[in-house]
Amino acid sequence: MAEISVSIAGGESKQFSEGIAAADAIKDLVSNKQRKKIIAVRAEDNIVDLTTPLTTDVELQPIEIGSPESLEILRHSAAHIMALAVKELYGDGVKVAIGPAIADGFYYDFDREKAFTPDEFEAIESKMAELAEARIPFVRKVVAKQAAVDFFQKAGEEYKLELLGEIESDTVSLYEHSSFTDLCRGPHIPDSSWLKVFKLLRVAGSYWRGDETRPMLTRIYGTAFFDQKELKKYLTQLEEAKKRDHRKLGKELGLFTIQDQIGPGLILWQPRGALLRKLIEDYWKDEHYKNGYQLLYTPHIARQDLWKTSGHLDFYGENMYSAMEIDEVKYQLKPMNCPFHIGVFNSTKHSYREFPIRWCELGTVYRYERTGALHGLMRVRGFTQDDAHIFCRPDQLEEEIFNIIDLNLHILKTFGFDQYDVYLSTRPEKYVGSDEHWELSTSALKHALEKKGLAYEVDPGEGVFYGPKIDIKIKDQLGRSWQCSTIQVDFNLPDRFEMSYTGEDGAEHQPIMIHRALMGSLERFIGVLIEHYAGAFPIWMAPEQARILNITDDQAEYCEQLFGQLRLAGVRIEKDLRNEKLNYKIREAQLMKIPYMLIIGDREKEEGLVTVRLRNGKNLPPMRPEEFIEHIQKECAQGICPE
RNA sequence: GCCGAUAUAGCUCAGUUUGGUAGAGCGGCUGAUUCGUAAUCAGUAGGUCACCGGUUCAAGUCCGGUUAUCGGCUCCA
Repeated sequence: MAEISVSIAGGESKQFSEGIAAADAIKDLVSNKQRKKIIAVRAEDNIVDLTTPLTTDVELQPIEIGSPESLEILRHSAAHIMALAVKELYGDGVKVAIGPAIADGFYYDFDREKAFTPDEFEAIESKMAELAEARIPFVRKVVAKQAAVDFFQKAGEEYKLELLGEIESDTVSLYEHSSFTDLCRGPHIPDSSWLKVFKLLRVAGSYWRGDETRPMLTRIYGTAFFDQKELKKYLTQLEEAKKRDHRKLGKELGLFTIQDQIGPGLILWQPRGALLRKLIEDYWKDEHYKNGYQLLYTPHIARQDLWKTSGHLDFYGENMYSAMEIDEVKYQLKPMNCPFHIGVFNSTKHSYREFPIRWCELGTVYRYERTGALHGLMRVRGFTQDDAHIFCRPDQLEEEIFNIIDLNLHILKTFGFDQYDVYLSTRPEKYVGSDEHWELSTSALKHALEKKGLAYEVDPGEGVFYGPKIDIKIKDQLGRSWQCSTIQVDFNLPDRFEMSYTGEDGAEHQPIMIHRALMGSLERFIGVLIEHYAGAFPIWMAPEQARILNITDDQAEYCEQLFGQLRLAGVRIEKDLRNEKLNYKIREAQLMKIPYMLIIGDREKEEGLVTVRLRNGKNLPPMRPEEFIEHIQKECAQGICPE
């Protein structure tokens, strides 16, 4: 038999007989200690099983426990073992669909008459543990496609058959574990005993192949790790995310409420939430004024004809609230602000000298969202966009986009977001406008991003029908992504509404329009802020910045005087002068995540001082009220301009 | 919209399996207590058990429907 030469990532190579399993070659190439950590190998850019026979000279890169690849392999294998467990427990009543590894774990989709419930987790988990202990090998078999078709046909696994039908190559790989054989590319763990730490997390419905016209399957989600500690850490993280849930915090901190009586997806802002929102809106308006924007206010409804002209009724009518008839004319709630801004534009004649025109509005829009999509503040039916429309000449486009990006990143940074992913979406298959326009605006977006030095990904064909766009997805404290900012170039609406300006040449020209939203929806953005800060907002945003706590009634008068002084100085201060113990008041203020507690006892009263307790439990040295005002003002200024 | 789960006092939850007219803690109110860095004590009020219908002598509990919420899927101009 021929000899092949095998080496480990840059190390010395050794000779083996052709066809030796990767695992056996590794035995001779690495220490025993290292070998026990190797779960698979990378050979010529492909990760393969340890059982793979080696047939040519090759350099192997071990995939060791702890690497992201190793986790993916483990979880993918866990999905298979779960499917085996389910098959063994419930037999032929269950058909298998797909079971991949995902970011934090794995899932498997099953088709069973009755959906799975979490009550069944325990049985499935213990079956999985039993199978893991049994050291069931993952046996890879490469067979002719037709053989696989025959096999799954016999087994009645219609979903696998459908997948097979789409595979182009003549051969496919199957993995056999005990009584269960799955169509799978692999790679996998060598045997089930590698699966020691796992947990099933939840069940959910899921359409076959994500297509809502296809059957609804039941999906079981789980996760797996190599180390018990890692699982524990992950579960703690889930707990942490639960604690930060904006719906829970929104209730606890008295920010907002959603009530059946009012309607689903409609937000009632409570006083604290309303104040938080006012602070954000004020900041937003100030920042826009500084950047050459003018503020507009527009109505919530308009004649239906407007939405016909704009094209909204044709393209998105299903998501608009239905019409109401007033004096025999149909009106509809606005799903977007743009036609109104165009209305303002068209109310007067324009010259090329006026451009760029930058108009912004915190515009409240209503969109019909399907019931299953609603989610706290994140997905609602009535929300306020931080909208703006910039009208400009072609020669101004690039600079305007650059300015928008600049303002965008500045505002995001002020809110504490400096991690984001940027996407440039280009022309989709169905589009309006000339190639020349698309070329101009796509390159303007691209140049602006490059000039700003931003790394971005191109999403080919993901642009809006009327123009290309830039999307910015911010990352929160827990590393989750949220799509907020969007910048879109539009030639469609200027055309539909026959917008024009008089050029230098005395002729009429059509302006270019840029739509943009930075925070996106105020509701959603505040939802993200709540989770990002876990409700402990920076001083400049905190609805209640400080609370005065007296120790006994003896200091009440001094507290009232302090309260007045701080209010006048612009501090958002409240007072808790109830006849309660100091501990009780501190606890309450702490739970409300109030940045400063001003503790006032006889000592402070005598000397005219305040003792400041921070929400992290530490104290500032006692200071005069004026010093505290200065301190808080300084901190606010720093918070608003982080650079 | 689809699959599954859930809905009891302002909040967090018990009671539902085995039908017999509702319970705790927190919060509210009243009183006592005047206290120095995360819950003082006592008393008291508060519920058409989401809504509509059915079964039953009797329904928070069983059955059907509706609505909303939650976990996902789909969707998000």
